[in-house]
Amino acid sequence: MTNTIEKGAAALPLNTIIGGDCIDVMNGLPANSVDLIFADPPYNLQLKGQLHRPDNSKVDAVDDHWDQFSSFVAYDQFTKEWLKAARRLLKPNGSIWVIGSYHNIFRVGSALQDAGYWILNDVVWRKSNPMPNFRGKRFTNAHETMIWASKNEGAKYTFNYEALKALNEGIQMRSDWVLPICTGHERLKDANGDKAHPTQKPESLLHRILIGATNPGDVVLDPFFGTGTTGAVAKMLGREFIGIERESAYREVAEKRIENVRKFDRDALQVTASKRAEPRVPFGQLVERGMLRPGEELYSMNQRHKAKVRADGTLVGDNVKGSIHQVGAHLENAPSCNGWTYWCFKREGKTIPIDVLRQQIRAELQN
Amino acid sequence: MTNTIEKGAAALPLNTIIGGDCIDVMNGLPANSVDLIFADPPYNLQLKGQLHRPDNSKVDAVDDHWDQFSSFVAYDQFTKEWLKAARRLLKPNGSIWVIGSYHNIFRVGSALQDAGYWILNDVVWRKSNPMPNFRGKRFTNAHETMIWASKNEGAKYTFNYEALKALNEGIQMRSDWVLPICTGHERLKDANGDKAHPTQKPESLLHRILIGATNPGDVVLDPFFGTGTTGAVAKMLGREFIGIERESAYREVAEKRIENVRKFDRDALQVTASKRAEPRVPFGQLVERGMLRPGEELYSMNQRHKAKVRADGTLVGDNVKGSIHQVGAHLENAPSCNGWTYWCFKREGKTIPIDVLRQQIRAELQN
DNA sequence: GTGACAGGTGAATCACAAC
DNA sequence: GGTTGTGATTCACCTGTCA
Repeated sequence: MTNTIEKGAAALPLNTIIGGDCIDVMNGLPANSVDLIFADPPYNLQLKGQLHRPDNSKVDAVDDHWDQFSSFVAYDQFTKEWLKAARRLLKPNGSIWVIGSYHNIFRVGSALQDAGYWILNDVVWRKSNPMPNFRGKRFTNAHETMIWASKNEGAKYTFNYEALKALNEGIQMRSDWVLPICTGHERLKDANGDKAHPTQKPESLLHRILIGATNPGDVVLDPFFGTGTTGAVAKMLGREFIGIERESAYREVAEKRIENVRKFDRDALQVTASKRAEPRVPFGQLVERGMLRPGEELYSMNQRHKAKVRADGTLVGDNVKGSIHQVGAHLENAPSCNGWTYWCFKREGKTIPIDVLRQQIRAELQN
Repeated sequence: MTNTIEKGAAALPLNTIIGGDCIDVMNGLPANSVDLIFADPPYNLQLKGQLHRPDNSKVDAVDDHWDQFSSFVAYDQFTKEWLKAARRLLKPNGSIWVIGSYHNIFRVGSALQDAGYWILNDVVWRKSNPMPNFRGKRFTNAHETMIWASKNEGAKYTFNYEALKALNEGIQMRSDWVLPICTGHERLKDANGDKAHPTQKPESLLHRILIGATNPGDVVLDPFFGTGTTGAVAKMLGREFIGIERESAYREVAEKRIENVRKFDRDALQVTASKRAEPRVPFGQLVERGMLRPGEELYSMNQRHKAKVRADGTLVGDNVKGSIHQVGAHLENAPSCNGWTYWCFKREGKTIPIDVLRQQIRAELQN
């Protein structure tokens, strides 16, 4: 059960969403009382104009008032203050996770270090289904960065190595996590059917963090609670939570959501398990990695055609340019062609299918 | 061919490794002269006591916390200075890449923003074969972070979108790159058979950066040259390089290494171009050339609208007059419209996009 | 029930040449 | 330097509808 209470209570208000400014609220809570803090602060995106998809539909940008800061100085001041208040609440062996993007994460990371926190890892959330870059002007922004830090250097923080290894099919958990963004039924909607919060985080992310960095019964604080993903996952996993959220609309959605959560929901565990598909290897990687040289010639399996490799991983043949598949299809006058099995290269007089190189890369990726 | 010259030369010393402190050397080079900077600065923060302040005084270790604080101050000062010197050298439309780990990248990112650089992406190098965390106390540190930034907000930086898309087999390149660490024959060894440099970067990483963010003939500066991966890949790809390196042992290894590199064939360096590079064809030319008749009707791709061609190359639809783009945008009630891909004409019962006619004209212009 | 297909959407610092 | 007009640009999902 969750309750919204007024800020400033001296006791530890477990499993409660507190309204108000997170710095004020935190300053009213008892010191050294919290095992883990998960924080998803405003990113300070600094968006200017409107953005449209190639089909002319409008991108629903994060332009909420709470993400607006007048300058880096103002943002830094805000960051410094909430990090200081948060650090006071942490038990000596507690730890903090903060998530952000390139807009703010460097400010946050520096402020963490300056405040005396000790960074343990930066963890990259690689999104399996990110929004593309619609104008082709930059790389797809396909990840966010999380920083995991202890209260002090040398602290005996909680790290459930074996549990994480088990989650990762017996292999040591790495600092990059591939997880989908929050969509579908998990994404909370308001009365109009619009998304209730612009930046709701997936439960799988919190699941992994709480399994890895807390024990059952631990107290988890989220000072930017939003619609309560941290609280929902904490309840499922038998951890206690404290949420702080300024916007009453978010608090109401979160209350209802957490009310409906059952502890130890088996489904949530399965969401986290990673699917292992055969990794896609772009042909360009053979060139980047020096396995094939730009300018080198490839020969078709039937020896009737040849083409030259270019530095961007495309081929040039007689009046054709394009991918290994496109050039193969054109030369064979076929509707399609599997370039991987069509093309060969020569080494020491031997003709070798390029697919051999792809298999080499895949073998590396298995480890 | 590469030469080591003394620092401070006023002219641009292309394809040269310069000995000396990178800040001093950069301050002696001409402003606005470099297209790209790749920097792999010292990570440093672990090496307490070995860090020197800019005035060369040594940082004292008083206690852990003080030492940590003073280390950050000194590191920030160093970072600020080399980033400032580097920014002076960048052409207005040049860009910079900096690589680091969680020990230093947050300091670097903040300093970049404070110096006026504009971050374009943070890119994660996800190592396919990282060193495991032997003690099981943290996540396997399986990635490093790169920051890509332009000299100013709004600068027209180079981004070869199509070439990168080709490298990735037709899918937009993401901000997370999976590449192996530098091992095997690529890893340079010294006379004793030990690795010549502790943090040699893989050539594949530089290949992707240089293909994506420079054009052939561009000048690439690396102020922390080490054993010269940047120079080697720049030479292969027909870019000019300038390296700065303080340690003579590294310079010697780099000299030898780059000497042995062969540049790729000119045509192999050609890369898939963007459509913007193609010559502009006014729609009116299709009418002038008789490919379309005045009075002829065009149909929208979705068959929902039609419009009539006028002799001056404008269209008339229901209550609209204007260019193919303007009329399309109006009829679709869209903020903009690419008329070339929106409109079709009819010939012998077939519906054909007008872009086919533009391609015919462009093909003629090639000859 | 099932499959095909159309439609929608996600923390985004997202154009540029000609006049 | 400001204004105007051309025309370039998307990936991996999810949902709901209809055959």
